[in-house]
Amino acid sequence: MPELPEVEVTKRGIEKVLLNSTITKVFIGEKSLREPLSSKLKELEGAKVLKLSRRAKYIIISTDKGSIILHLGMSGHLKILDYNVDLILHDHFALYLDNGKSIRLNDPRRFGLVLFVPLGEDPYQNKHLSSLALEPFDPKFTKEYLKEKIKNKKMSIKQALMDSKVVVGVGNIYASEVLFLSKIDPRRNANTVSLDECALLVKNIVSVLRASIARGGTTLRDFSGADGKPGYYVQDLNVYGHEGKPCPICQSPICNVTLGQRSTFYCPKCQK
DNA sequence: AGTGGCACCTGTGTGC
DNA sequence: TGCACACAGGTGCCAC
Repeated sequence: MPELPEVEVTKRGIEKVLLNSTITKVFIGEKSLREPLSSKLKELEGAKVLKLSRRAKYIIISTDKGSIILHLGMSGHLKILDYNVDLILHDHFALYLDNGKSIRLNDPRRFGLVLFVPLGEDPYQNKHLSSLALEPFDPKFTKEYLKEKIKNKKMSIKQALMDSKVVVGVGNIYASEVLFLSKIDPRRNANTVSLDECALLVKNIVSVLRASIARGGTTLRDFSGADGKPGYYVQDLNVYGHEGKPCPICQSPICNVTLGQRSTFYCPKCQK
């Protein structure tokens, strides 16, 4: 479900309710996500939420008793509900707050992640975060940086853009969209992409992700922000999910090819 | 070292 | 209607 824009929209949504609140109760489901949920999360009862941040597709909730690292996987959502609303199927984690609200993590496929980071430990040093590449909105994310990262890569440029050691936050939807806007064939080996093309990619990664955040993300099946509102960027998608439909530029039918076991959409005429 | 393949899960849509 | 199968927004490990 979530790529960077959806995670950012979710983070902004729960931030309004979580910031400066006190956690009165922690619910920990029995089923394991990507990793089992630590019972130490219970230590956060009574903690005051000090800060929310996002790194790649991870949300970090910092409190005065430790931090939580959250990942939504493929099918995870965070929802804000009143304190007394019952848990439902696939709710695996919840924070109940002193302001009468609660945050629920619902994740049918259980590819998500909830980690407890003790006070004094830096969540950014966690193994899931420590080896991540630059954020796309980092000023250091430039054409020269991207070119350097991919110059020896034989994998397709599409897979390279989704590689979290190249740049973070670009998932399967936005990789196709960015390549379309950059007029680059997703099947090309990454090492054939020129510096000028890297400039286009950097520009379009930033603009597509920003635009999607502004639109509340992309709702394909069931994504919604923490407030329940869907994302409207789906209306702006040019190629993703558009197999057989006319290219918005040249009207050629959009193609779908599998790269790295993921569906990839492109215009065979516009993208070289 | 870099890369492709696959595993981790459940839900939904499609075609027979 | 029922069933089998393909596919879904991510990530990390494993064998080459």
